[in-house]
Amino acid sequence: MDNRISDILRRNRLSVTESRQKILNLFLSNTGALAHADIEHKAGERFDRVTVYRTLQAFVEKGILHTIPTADNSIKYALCKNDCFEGHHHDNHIHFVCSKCGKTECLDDFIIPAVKLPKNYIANNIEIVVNGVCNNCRKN
Amino acid sequence: MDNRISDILRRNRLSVTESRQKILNLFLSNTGALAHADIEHKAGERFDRVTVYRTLQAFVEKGILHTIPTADNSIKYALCKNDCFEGHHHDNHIHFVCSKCGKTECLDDFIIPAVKLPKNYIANNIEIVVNGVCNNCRKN
DNA sequence: AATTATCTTGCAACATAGTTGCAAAATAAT
DNA sequence: ATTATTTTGCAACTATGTTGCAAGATAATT
Repeated sequence: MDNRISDILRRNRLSVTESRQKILNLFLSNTGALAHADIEHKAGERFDRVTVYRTLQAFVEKGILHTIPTADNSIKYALCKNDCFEGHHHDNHIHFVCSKCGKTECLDDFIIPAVKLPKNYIANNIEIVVNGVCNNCRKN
Repeated sequence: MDNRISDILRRNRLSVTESRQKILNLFLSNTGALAHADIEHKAGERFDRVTVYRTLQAFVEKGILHTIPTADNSIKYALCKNDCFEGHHHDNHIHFVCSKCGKTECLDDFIIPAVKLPKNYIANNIEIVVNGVCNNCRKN
């Protein structure tokens, strides 16, 4: 398996195991976010449910993945870019869900706009999920 | 029970039943959003789980309530203002979750800002959930 | 107001999602 | 190579959500 993958695991002080390598690989070789179920029944693979839960949890804690809330109440996971360490996430980007192909992607270069709040309200974190049609599906 | 409540139900072509009246009353006499669990184990009441699910579903379909996605993967429900009919929702407002008191509220007068998207992407719906501290908790 | 038709409730049974404890296996440290 | 630590996978469990159906409640009809 790819060297880059074990490097990421080691850098985050996680033992390099087969499941972790395979699951991390799914994210690296995939655009878009994945849900727990996507991973559990991935073509050609069969991961134990519990292992998937624990692996995703560990990856989120370490800042390798971040979660994306969706309207239909299913959590999706996506790779964090560079600077999330030890659970201090800085994923201030917009998430886009295409209603045609169903893919969820991180729009990393599209910054969260300023949001007006009532007096004395303090914002710590702003989640934006845009639902629509992506470039690819628009053309077809 | 309040006349206003049976009026709302009748206006939406729903039979006026005890559970529906009581559950709708919870929303009318409560600021903030409620989750399924909040309703099921409401002080002094015990609603059947299935009834709560079906009631919430019916209310959302009719446009009496709308759902709010949350980061922790639990759906919350809140009253729609006036103009949602027959499932055509127009709740283009920001949702605010206070990390101190845990309350979720609809900021009805705070409009969703324009969001920049990549070329050829089309936005149909934009969900914004702001996490922070509300006015009330800030003062205490 | 009584009867009939329609809708809603609540139970049972089931399906899916997520968690915990623990012994065996794998990885890391010595 | 041996020991210590971590991770895995199974079983058992809790929580969450769904469906079918008979009994009960509400609405419509006469």
